[in-house]
Amino acid sequence: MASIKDVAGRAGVSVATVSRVLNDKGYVSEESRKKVQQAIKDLNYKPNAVARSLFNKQSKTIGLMVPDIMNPFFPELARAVEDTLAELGYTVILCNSDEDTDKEQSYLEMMMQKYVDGLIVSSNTLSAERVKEFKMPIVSMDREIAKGLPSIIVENKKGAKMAVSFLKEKGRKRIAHIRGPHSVGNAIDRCEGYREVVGGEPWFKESYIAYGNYDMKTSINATIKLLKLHPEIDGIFAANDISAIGAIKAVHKLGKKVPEDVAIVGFDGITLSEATTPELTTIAQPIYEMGEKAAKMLVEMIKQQQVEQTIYRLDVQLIERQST
Amino acid sequence: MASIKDVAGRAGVSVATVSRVLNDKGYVSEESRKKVQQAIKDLNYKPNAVARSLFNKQSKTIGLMVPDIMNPFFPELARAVEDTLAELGYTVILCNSDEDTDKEQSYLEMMMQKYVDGLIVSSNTLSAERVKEFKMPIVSMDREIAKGLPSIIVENKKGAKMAVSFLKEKGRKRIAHIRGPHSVGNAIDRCEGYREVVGGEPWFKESYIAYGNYDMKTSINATIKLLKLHPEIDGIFAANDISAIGAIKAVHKLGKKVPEDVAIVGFDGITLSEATTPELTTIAQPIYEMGEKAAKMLVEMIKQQQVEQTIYRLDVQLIERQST
DNA sequence: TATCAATCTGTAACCGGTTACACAGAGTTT
DNA sequence: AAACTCTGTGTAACCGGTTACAGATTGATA
Repeated sequence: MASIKDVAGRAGVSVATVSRVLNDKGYVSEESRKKVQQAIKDLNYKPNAVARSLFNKQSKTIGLMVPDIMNPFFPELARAVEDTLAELGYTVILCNSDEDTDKEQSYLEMMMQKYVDGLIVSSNTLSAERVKEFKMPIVSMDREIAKGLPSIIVENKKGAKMAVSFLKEKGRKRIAHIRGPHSVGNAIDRCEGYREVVGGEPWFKESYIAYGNYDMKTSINATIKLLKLHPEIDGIFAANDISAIGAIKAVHKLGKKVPEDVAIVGFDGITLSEATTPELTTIAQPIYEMGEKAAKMLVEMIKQQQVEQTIYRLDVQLIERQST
Repeated sequence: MASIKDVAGRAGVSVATVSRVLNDKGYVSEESRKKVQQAIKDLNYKPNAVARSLFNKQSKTIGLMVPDIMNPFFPELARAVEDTLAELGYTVILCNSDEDTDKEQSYLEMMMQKYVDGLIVSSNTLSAERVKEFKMPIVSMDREIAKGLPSIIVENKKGAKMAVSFLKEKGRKRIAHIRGPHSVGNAIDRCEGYREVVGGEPWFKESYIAYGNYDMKTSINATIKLLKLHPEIDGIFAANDISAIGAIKAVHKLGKKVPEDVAIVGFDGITLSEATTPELTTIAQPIYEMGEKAAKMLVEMIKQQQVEQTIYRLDVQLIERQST
């Protein structure tokens, strides 16, 4: 690979002049510029990004830390982030944290060592303290890790209320909820939304709420328990789409029909929700938009521009399909 | 951030000695080592990866280039690659090429500029020529881009034959095929496998083969056409799971039942295939294993170790579920 | 005792860029 | 004609590591 010295030699100028041409900075005569550009072309010269990074203390690389890229919510997010950042000249490093504090920590250290310019993170375990130690710009997805930390979140409670109200409008009289883990913020918000709509109904009991783990297996079990305990249930609001799909399977397994016997609404709007039979009614998050927004916001922060807003609370949308 | 000079100063030795301790290279007295280690601890020193990269001409980073991380085949692959490489001390850069030659090229250039150590790539458009210009180690997934280029592929033809034979065993008399795009290697192989099993049957016609684009929409259309033209079809082998799911939807739409009227087999074994109703019978690729193998092989190549085998042809497995 | 190998350490060059600074020449102003 | 500004350029320091090389010390061997 040709270096800047080779270019300088061939063009008959100093490395400083070449650098000035490369960065379009400082004075360069038209004549020198031409010679340098020709030399660059001749040698097919590409500046060494590592050397640049060392001096500039920034790498044009950002980290994207998600719990697990296999969770169907994240590929779309990753795609949005990568698209947007590639456009802006940045590269994306992918990290799967499994919400494991040790893994998170070692990824953070690696990123600091590599002069990563910023971080987009989705985590329920990362502490405000850790985030502060990490000096560079961070945008948090789906959770406000610390007060004032730029975050992209969605209207979880509002979405949950929409889902449950919709089931009521459809004439459902006994609506249960499959919620997510205790420790996950959006699970709490969505459960609250559910409660606000039906918590005051005369038929409501705590046992209409079952815990799942945002995955199919636990959701199937939770649904089966729920339906055995309360055969009168005719509507289920599952706190995410995977759980909702589990719920569909469980309902089928018990010989009932969706949506005739039990109507089901999910949350997230992942692509998967279109692939099931019946297709899933869901509260769709604008996933791509969230990733895009996060990426743009992060780059603004990196460039030290004022970020007018630190929290974006994006709206959700009910998509009616066959499961209701 | 503390630098190696700070550590040297605090420990009362030269930077060379610190470097020797860090890399466990050359002679260092026990006393110096202790002092250095203490200083490192005191200052919470972490060596600067960029400076190291500049000298070593390698970055402990590899690129993972896939057509689109939103395609459900790739998250699992990405996860496997990332897991394996993180274990080995490498970081993964994610690239979505969309099989666009220009994008591919600019990603390749970026990677060379960043001293990426190697590349794992899945592409049907990348040419052998381009790969050669790219000096560093490459492992290709799912396609042998050039003779001798290390590749991880699966038994596509064999899998296709398994799928179609299985449908025959289940008593299906008229088996159609939804194939993938012309330009995609595995689509060709899988179609060939289909042909080898039923191409000689008296009922077989070319019109039993329909083109899809490995996505749901084109597959739905292809299936509808197929069934209108040949209402006698009672089995479909779709060349990937997404197409198979599209086929299921199309069959339902025409008022027929899966598997009673039409049995369907997919190919890939993505997680999605478990989430549908009915759950999909499919030829599962060992996706995680493929990613793991690719990552391990790449690291061997990076370390200049002899790679005993340049092509791994992994086996596939029939998973019987409800769609047959 | 002279020679030699093994151990230990520091100086300085190097990786490939960026940029502060010094300097030179041309054109303007006073 | 002196002083000043504007333009153009090169030298060398710097970013933070690694390592070749030289020199010093120690103990063993001839």
